[in-house]
Amino acid sequence: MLLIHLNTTDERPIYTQIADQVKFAIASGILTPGVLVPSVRELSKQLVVNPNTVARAYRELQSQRLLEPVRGTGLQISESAPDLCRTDRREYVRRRLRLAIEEARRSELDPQEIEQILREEWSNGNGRAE
Amino acid sequence: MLLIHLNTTDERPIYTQIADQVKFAIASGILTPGVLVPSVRELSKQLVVNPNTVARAYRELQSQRLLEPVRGTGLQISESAPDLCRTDRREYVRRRLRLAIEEARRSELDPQEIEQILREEWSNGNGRAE
Amino acid sequence: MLLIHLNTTDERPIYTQIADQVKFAIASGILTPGVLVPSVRELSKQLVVNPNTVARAYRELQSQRLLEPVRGTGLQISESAPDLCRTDRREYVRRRLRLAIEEARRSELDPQEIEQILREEWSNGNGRAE
Amino acid sequence: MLLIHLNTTDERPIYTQIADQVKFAIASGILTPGVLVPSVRELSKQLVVNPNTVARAYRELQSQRLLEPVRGTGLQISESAPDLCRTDRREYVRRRLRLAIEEARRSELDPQEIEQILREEWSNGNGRAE
DNA sequence: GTGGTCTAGACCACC
DNA sequence: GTGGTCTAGACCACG
Repeated sequence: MLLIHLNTTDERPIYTQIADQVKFAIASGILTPGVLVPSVRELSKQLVVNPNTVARAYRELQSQRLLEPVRGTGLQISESAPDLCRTDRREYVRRRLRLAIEEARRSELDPQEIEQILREEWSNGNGRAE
Repeated sequence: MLLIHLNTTDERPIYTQIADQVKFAIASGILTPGVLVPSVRELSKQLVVNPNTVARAYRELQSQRLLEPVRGTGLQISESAPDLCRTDRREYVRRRLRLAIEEARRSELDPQEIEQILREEWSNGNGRAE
Repeated sequence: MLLIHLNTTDERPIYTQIADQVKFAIASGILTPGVLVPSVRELSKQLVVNPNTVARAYRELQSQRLLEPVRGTGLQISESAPDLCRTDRREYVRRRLRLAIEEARRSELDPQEIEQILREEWSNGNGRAE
Repeated sequence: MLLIHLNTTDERPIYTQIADQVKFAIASGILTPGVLVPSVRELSKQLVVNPNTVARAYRELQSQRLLEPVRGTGLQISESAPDLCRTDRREYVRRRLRLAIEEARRSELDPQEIEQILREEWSNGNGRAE
C-alpha cells in the first residue's frame, strides 16, 4: 500500500510532491518492478486532489521511464526503476543540501554560526519518528 | 553604493531577489539606518527592470518595517532594520537548512549516508573563495 | 455573497477599501474560515476595476495571514482570520478615535466644548438607521 | 513666538500640519491681526523642511484670507482671521470627530464597546501635558 | 526630483 | 478555471 503525504503549505507543486514520494517508495523497495501504482482516479480520491494533478505526476514518472503503461490495466513500476531511483535519490538529496548550504554561505552569516545551525538541525530530527 | 545582482535563472521572483539583497546589505552593515535606498526609478534603470518591480520589492520591505518613507525624498533604512535583518537572516538560513535536511530524511536514505553527504558538502565550500 | 462598495470620493486607495471591507466581513462573520473569496477576475469585473487592484488588496490580506492560497483553486479565509480581524477592528477604531481626539485637544479648544461636541456627535448617530 | 510641531509619521502632508497649526495659533490668540508670520526661509530652516512646503502652507492660508501680503515686508495675520479661525476650528474639530465616530459605527463593532473606547480615549489625555 | 495608485495587457504555473 | 509575475505607461501628491 502506497502512503503519500501532501503538504499544502509546502511551496513545491503537488504533482512534484506526489512524483517524488513515488520515487522514494521505489528507491526504498516499497514499490517493486511490475507492481501497479494506484489508478489516477483512485489516488486522486484518496489524496483529495484534482485528477489532473495525479495524472501529471504519473506523466512525469513515465517520461523518466519509471512507470510504464500496461495496456488496459494501468501503470506499473518499470524493471529499471529501482536502480534509477536509488542513484537519483542520492544525487537529489545531495543537490538539495548543497543548494541550502551554498545559500547559507552567501548570506554572509558567520560560518561558525552556520555550522552550529547545521549541527542543531541535523541532531534535532534524529531519534524522533516523522 | 548598493550593488544588486539579478539571477535570471533563479526561480525566485525578481522583487524577492531585490528585497533579499537589500536585507543582506542591511544585515552586513552596508546599508545603515537613515541611509536612503536608491530611488525606484534609478534602481529600475540600473537593473533594467520595470519600476513597478522595484517598487514592489520596496513595498515588501516597508511592510516589514525595514524601510520607511521620507516624504518627497525617498525611502530610508529604519532604525530597527539592522536588528530585524540579522535575526531574520539567521532564521532564514536555519529554515532553508532544516527543510533540506527534513527532505533528506524523508527520502529514507540511510542516515549515515546523509550525514556523510552533509559533511562533504559543508567542507567542500570552506576554504574556497566564492 | 460578498458585497463590496467602492467610494470614489473616499481619499483611501481602492485596494485599501477592498481589503478593509473584506476584513469587516470576516469580523462580522459574513466570511468564515475555509470560504473562498471571489476570484480576482470576478471581483475586478464586478467592481469595474483593474484585476491588479483586486490582486493587491488580496495580497495585503495574505501578508496579514487573513487569506491563504489554495493552489489552482483560489484564496480562502484562514482559520485564524476571525480572531485577527476582531482585535484588528477594535484597534483600528480605537486608533481613529484617539487621533481625532488628540487633534481636538491640540486645537486648544476649551475641553468642555470638545466633550460637548463628542457627546452630541455620539448621540446623534445612535438610534438612526444608517 | 510661533511654535510648530511636525509629526513626520502622521499621514497628513506637512504643509497641512503647518497651516492647521497656524490656524490654531490664530484661534487661540497667539497670533493676532497685524502680526507678521515668520518668513518662508526662516520657518523652513526652523522646521528643517523644504521652503516649498512652507510656501505652500502660506499659500493655502492666503487663499483663505487668513494671511495677507504686506508689500516688501512679509505676510501678516488679517483682521478677519481670528473670527474665521475660531468658527473654523470648532467646525473642523467637530467634523473630524464625527468622521471618526461614523467610521467606528460602520465597523459594526458593538456600540457599547465604541462608547467604552471613546470614554477611555477621552479621559486618557485629560490631565496630562502633551 | 520622490513614491504611490491605477490601468492594460502579456505570460506563467498549477489544478 | 485559479493566482502570480512582469512590463508599459499615465496620473497624482509631496517636497
